[in-house]
Amino acid sequence: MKIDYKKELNPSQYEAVTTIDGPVLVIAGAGSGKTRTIVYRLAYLVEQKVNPQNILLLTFTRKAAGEMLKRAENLLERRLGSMHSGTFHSFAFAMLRKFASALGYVNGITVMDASDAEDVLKNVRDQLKIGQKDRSFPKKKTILSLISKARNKELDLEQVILKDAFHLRNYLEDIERIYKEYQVFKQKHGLLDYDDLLFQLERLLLEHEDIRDFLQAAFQYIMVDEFQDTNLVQGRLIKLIAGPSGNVMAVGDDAQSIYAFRGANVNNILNFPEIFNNAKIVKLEQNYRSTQPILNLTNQILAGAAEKYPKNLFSTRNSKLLPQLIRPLSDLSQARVVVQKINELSRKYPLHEIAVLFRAGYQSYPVEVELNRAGIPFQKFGGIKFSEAAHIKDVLAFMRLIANPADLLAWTRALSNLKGIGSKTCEKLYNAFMQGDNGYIEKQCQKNKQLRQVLSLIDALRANQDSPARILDEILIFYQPIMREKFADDYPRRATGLEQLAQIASTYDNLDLFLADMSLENPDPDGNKLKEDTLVLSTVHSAKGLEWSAVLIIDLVEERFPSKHALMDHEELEEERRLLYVACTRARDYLALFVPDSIYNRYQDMHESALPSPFIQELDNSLFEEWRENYTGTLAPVQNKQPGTIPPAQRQQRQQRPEQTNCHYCIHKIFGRGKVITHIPPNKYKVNFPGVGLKTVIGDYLELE
DNA sequence: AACGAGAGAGTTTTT
DNA sequence: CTCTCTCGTT
Repeated sequence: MKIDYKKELNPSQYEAVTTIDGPVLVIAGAGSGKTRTIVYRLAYLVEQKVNPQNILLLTFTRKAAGEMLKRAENLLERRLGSMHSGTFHSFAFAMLRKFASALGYVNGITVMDASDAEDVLKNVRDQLKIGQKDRSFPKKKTILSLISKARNKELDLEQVILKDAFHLRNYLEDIERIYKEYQVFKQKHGLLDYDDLLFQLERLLLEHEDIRDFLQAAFQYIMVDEFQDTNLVQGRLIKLIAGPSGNVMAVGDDAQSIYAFRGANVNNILNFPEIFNNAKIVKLEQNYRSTQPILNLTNQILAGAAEKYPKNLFSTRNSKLLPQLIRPLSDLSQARVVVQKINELSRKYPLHEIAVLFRAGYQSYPVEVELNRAGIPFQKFGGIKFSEAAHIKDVLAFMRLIANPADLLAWTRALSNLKGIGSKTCEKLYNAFMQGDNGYIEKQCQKNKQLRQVLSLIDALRANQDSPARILDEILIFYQPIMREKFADDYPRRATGLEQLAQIASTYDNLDLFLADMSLENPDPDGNKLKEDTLVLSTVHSAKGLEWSAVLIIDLVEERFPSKHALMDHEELEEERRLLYVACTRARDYLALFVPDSIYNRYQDMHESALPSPFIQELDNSLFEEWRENYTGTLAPVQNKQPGTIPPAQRQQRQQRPEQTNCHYCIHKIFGRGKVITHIPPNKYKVNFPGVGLKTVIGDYLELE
């Protein structure tokens, strides 16, 4: 063996790496060398003469999978190209594509992204004539998120609506009808949404014993990363594919579970030993990433959690540098202070070793403006997707037609680009195609020369079976002039986007896979790796699994972090806490927490004062040093070193921090039924009323349930 | 039936 | 501010 595993790994890691038969659960605290463990285990398997073809590695993003594969290849000094790796969703798609006919798909299958799903929903709603002219009818986005939540958590729509969207209870029947029809539409047109990928794969495995046997034989060794973020169906899929031998290694950290909103279920980790008999459990607790002062702070964030995670992270990386709590006057001046800090830090670290993290994509806008002004290059992760831009979707629609002729969405999107053709004509044309009614098509073609041109182009491309890049070239010749007219004002910018698309397409030789990845992965037009010497801006969710020397977290105020949407639900609030934990544990040497005094409210065009995030208020002030922006725009250290750095007025609030109430709902004469969030002694309640928001109400006006 | 203007509503996180 | 939906005009 080339690799000295004993020397390069600590005892727990070594045990996880060398246990290859039977189920293993690795509980890996933040920064404990989780990726290292997976990489070395891959190498170990191969050195034990396991054929890479028989290994399946499931990760949260394809980027993570690619990274691990590359590192294992470097260790082994050989290629592992035949290994199967990727996300659950991309793996599911690959399998479904392979066995599409067994599931009854004849025309090919297409993966929908969120906006495709919205198009379907609108189509279905119009067809059913539901909620027409009703302005308060829930938006398609809302409906879709309810549907998806129900499926991911495997609950009835009714349960989800009563719990998460009580104010929409009157629309329950309409939404259920739409849901039913939505399912029918997808089936009919060979469309799969993200959730379908998982459930259809499960169906495939349950209904076809031969396929199940085949896959069980094919994937003898399975590794699953970020196991705490898998949902119920993903857990069952692992069991189904692992089969009786159960050579599964699941790696995860219950304290880093941040996808419950999407149906992730921590029970997959907690119940692992019961689901897989004789599972060996390995805990990795030594942190190699962060300095001890940073860990002291993150440990305290976790200590406040309602559900305790038995964790004792320790580091050998000592340092005198405490995390900094920085208090700018507003979120706008925060942006200036952040850039100032980055300038300072960039003397010590390269830019790509610095990251600014935030709860939601839009929160970085002011920082982006300041960075542009200062001429600091940055790269943003999270927020809007490259492939959701209108012109990209247009081109992809043409390409989808070549892969899946039954894809009505793509027909509509593609043909709507032609003058004089709208949704109605598209539908008629589509029906004519499906029934082979050449008379109607011919009639339309005579009316519209451009239409004939498109149709013959698609026919030709379908017959040729070219590479995605070639197909894209042909389509662009046709589409460029359309785009020039359609987006006259910002045509050059969009043209760059198409070039990037061509760049991405050139790395694929299969059209189906290219199209699926455009929906399944947020493609990075600048290539897959982090750009050199570029600052990183990222949502906390997208920062998962990554690390930087210096991390700055902004907008740590109530209603932003935690998000105001999470306040209504105790469990969601706990998830916000774990999210902050994830954010802070990304830092190796330097951590800054920004708590602006006020937040700009763009509805009312004014600044509103903001309370520090409850997670920050909880922290003992010996864990950080505090800096405050004064009115001249400079930072001054706060000298207060008595317990509680928070100003007296706020501290009082903190001490009176209301307890959780046991009573869950109440009725208010005006606001209706609401959920009691907290009881503020002696006689006030903080209540969340659906559609109204958070209100503090005197108990006399409430009827408690 | 297609298309553009104008009003209105709502901003989490992601595969 | 930006995206979505409706309504009136061609």
